Amino acid sequence: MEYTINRLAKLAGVSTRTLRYYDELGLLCPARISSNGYRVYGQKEIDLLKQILLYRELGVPLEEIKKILSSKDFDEQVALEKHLSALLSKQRQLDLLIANVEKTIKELKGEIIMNDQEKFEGFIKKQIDDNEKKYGKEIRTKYGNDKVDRANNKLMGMSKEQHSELENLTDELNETLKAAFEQGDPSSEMAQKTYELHKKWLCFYWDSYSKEAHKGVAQMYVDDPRFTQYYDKIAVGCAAFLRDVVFVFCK
Amino acid sequence: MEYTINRLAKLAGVSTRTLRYYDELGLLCPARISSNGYRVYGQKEIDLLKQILLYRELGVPLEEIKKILSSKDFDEQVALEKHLSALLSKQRQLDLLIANVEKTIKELKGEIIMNDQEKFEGFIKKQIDDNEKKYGKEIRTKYGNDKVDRANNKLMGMSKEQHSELENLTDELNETLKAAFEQGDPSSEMAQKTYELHKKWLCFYWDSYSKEAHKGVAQMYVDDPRFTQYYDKIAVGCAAFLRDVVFVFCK
DNA sequence: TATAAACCATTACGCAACGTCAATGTCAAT
DNA sequence: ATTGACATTGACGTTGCGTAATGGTTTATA
Repeated sequence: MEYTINRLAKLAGVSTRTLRYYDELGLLCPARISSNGYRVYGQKEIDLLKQILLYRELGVPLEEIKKILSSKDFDEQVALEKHLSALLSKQRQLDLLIANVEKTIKELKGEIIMNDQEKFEGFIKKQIDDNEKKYGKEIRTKYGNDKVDRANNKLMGMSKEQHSELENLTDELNETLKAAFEQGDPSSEMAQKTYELHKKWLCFYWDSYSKEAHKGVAQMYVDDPRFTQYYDKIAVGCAAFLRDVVFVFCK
Repeated sequence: MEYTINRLAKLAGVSTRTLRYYDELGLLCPARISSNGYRVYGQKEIDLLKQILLYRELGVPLEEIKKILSSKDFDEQVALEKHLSALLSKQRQLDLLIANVEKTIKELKGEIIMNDQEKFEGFIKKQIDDNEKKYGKEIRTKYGNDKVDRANNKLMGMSKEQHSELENLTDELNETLKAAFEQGDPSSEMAQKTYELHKKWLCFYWDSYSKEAHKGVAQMYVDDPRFTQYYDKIAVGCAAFLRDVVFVFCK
């Protein structure tokens, strides 16, 4: 089957300008030029266009698509499987965004409150993708799957009052931690208060508390750069200090 | 909580350039400018940015986002529900694309064969993108620009009750149309009821009604495959029947 | 206290991927 | 023979930023 530029455009759902542009780039040239100067596309071009559009959909620049497709060691099947996983990832991302919008509607109705970070969950592609791929797995395997899930659920269904209480608690914890850290002794009174606040804070997220899990989390603060960064914002070394505190009182 | 430009950027997963650009456009201006000339963003700006990013995600141009958000009769909840349905539609689209890739892999393995049309299923964003971009424009030129704009605004700013009223009306219209169509006579009593419901329905979208415009729209149902498809879902030939009905009673 | 590192500002040029004329040629059908 | 749909090639315009370049401010460290 041969196609004129318009027919191909309609078939593929792109504009004729796009096809001419792709021709200009050398990305998708017609099979032949008819005697009247018209572009004529054949079967091969259809398949090629399809591949191009797939890459385009995934945000790959046209120049790069050109390189990829003209590369000698291009394996279509491998590429397709990559596409598939990329699309699945996109799907998860979209799920997050949808969840976000649903949450936002709830917030508008006054049923819940979202914190600033939550508000942008689902928008940030890289971070979440990375988070899930890089850290998500680690956390889930290392610290137990259901705990993380339940934490999420608990946050989801939190009431306004609970939410502001949590915020206050967070502030108090951070202040106390800072003060204790400045004193420098992980077994001081201030450190004990920090420990208790941290425990209380954790129980906001957890359904069941255990000292073992508490220690695990504290260790995580040091092991996982994401958490280290968070606590070290208060003061450098704070993450390690908090772990020490927890290990002192968790026995 | 106040944010500097960098912090907000990190929170939202955008670049500082983007935030400055949005400021320049007047789309998202900082809450205040600090004495040293730095931009300072507050809570309100965070929520606004979120809304902006949602619209952006759905492919709405920034200028239009600005108009929408600054519009007086902007109803956030209605907008969010629209977003939700748009995202769900996007999700379905993505499902199609994924199915396409899976099929393509099978084709490569020689398990099946795809025809040319199938090859592009899932690429063509008939539902959202085309709606807004391709036909949106056509409608604008063909049936008057401001009418469509006002229709959008009207939909945007519709209250809950109005919205559900519209839904009920839509259902009633479809049912009546179906019944009239089954009788087969475009000048029957049932047809007249259909006509009146359709007029009422149109007036939900229009500020001013004219028989000419009504006829134009009815003709469009036949001319424009998108609408034809919609009405022919009720029963094949329904679009043409509705046009006939309108032409009978619009005189 | 000096100095580097980090963060802020504005201005301005650049670019990808087309959209959109404009001017013109070709084909199919009335 | 003309009309209308469809084709061609320029060439300029647009959106949404990226990316310097240049210079002031704040914070951390030596």
